[in-house]
Amino acid sequence: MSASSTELRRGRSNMREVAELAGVAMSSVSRVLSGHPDVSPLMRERVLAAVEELGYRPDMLAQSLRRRETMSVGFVVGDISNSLFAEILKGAETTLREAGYSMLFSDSGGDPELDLAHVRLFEQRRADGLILSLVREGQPATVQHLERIETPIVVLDRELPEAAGASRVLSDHRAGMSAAVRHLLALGHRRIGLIVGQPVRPAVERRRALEQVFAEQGLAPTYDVREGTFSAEHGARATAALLDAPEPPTALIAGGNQLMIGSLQVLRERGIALGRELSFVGCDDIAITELFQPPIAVVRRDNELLGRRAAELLLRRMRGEQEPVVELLPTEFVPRASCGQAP
Amino acid sequence: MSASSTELRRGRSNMREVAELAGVAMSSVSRVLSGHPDVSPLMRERVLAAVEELGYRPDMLAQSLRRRETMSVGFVVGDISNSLFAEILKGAETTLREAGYSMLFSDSGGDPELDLAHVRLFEQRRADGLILSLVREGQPATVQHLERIETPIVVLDRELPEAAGASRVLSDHRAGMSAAVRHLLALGHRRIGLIVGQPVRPAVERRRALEQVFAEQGLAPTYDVREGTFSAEHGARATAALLDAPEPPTALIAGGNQLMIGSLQVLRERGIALGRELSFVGCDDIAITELFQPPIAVVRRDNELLGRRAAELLLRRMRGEQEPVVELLPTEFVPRASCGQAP
DNA sequence: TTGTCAGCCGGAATCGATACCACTAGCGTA
DNA sequence: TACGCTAGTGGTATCGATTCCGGCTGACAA
Repeated sequence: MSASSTELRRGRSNMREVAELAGVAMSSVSRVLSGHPDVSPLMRERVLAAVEELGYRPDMLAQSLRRRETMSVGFVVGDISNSLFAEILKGAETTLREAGYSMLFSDSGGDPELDLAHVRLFEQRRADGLILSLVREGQPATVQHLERIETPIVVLDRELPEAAGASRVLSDHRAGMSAAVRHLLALGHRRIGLIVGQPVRPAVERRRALEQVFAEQGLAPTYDVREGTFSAEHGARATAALLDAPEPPTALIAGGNQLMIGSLQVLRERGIALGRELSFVGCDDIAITELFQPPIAVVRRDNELLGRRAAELLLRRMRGEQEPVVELLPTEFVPRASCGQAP
Repeated sequence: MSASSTELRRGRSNMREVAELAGVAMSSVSRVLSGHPDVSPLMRERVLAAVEELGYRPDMLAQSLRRRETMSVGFVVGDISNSLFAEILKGAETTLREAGYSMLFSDSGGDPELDLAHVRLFEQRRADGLILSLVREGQPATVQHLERIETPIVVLDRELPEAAGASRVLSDHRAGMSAAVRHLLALGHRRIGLIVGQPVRPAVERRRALEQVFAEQGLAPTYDVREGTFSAEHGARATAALLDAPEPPTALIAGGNQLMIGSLQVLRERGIALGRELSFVGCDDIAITELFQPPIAVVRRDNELLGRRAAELLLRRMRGEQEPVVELLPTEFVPRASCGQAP
């Protein structure tokens, strides 16, 4: 076929050129390519031959403008270098792509103001939907804006007022964390330190689980919660502070993978034997937990699944389903040797 | 101001509505908003007031169609859940966004055919540029296609024929790996096992460094290279195979973070004391290397920098610079206790 | 022979913004 | 007074597709 010679003539060809080559109207080309029923076999053949000859591929920009949908969704997270978000992104992107959507990605770099800026940007780009993991839940300007817009939204493990009308995919942090705390209590621990990041849903839920289990068992609140940023630095500082307290905890829970890394660095430096001198639980399984000596107990969840579910909920909304949905995904406590009998 | 009442009237307002409200022509609105010099102060004021009143924000889709540029770039990688790529993505996205570009992201899931599909998709979306980390360098259809298109391309640590005209950002794997090998040789190791993934540039360069250092020092090629996929499974299998060989290596190098994880799992299971019974070097630093007992020597590099550089090279190409550029970024060998005297 | 209807096709408006061209008003100059 | 020039403005074609509407053709029934 002489396709390539003609095809190389210019960068792209447009629908008019196809129509001219086939000797038909643009509307007919459009009908053939979009599978409209009012097309004769002869017409179909001629158009497809011209399309082949020119190597024509429709311009999605023009399609989007005319059809009023871009087949794209915006994805905003605070830090993609955190494997948690990378895995969620992977699940979401794969699912959306299989449904014909492309993903616009942006990283807010931990800056809550950028969350809003990126949402507005994706609106200007006419994204058909948004998947968001806000840096800060309470940011007033952001929340107000989300309540105002009509683009379908799915939020990832965050709280948001009903008024925003967003679907949500949540992890059941309470279940996993409660199991972890009960495990520690059963081992005789009473003074438990919990390190968490910014007060967004995961941190809030983890804290509540701790408080609730203590309350249920009629125990005095002899736990110590350290809130801060979601970083290795805070993990390290909080760990040091907890260990240096007058009555240091006998068990430590790090509420997030970055916090865990910082925490383990300090514990390593101080030469503390996990499981014997101090029990330790991490959150969000990463490679290190199994390979660490001793292996580290964790509350884990399936991040890629979280992304896939988010994409599925968004697809439903984009296909016209009105009601926002909330989906709760399980977490699981995995006991390992880092937890031992209280001293 | 009565902005909100009017603003909420409809989802979006377009330029015609702004023009009508201001009582001017659309072309004047366009001029004001795009900073054209032919605008009187009065005109500017009236238009901006109308824009404010309606909460107007231009539709980037229509702009892109007319201006013939989308201010977006496509980013294609094989597996975003690998922290290596996530960090590169972060660097690239941040740099591009600061320059006014949005990023279209897609994950090929290790399937070389999808690389090509995604490139074509982003062309249809009229991306102004592409950043690619191909799953397989030699894929003929993909390479041919890349040679044909005129969209600026930057490839991430991959080889590609000159004809593609792509800029490239490369890591100097040879430098770091050579240092690692020399370090092992100095410790008396002669039988060295190297585990690598698919034969793309990083794997090829790491292997060459090993061979070259042996040759330089006039040593017999008593190394053993195991090629496979870039996965923990291959890391584990190759490690087991190497250890079970008639003359097992006294030092092991894992050419990639996933491979390292699989390898360490096997070494842990077999209870092998790193640094004493077997020396070990990893590639691409991750949290685990410092926290492992003993800490693991690695060849490391700055992944986020790689992403930033890629974005910068792409920006230059998109701004009209014709010549493709190749940039080599340093790698560094970090000796740690996992390397010890040969038995 | 005429009317009806289904099938198929072309023409043109449209999506929302940009940019070129033509025009006007106002000013300076010969 | 007539003319040219410039700053500022409006009208309109255009980017590349979709879609509505109307018209043509041929088959079939009355």
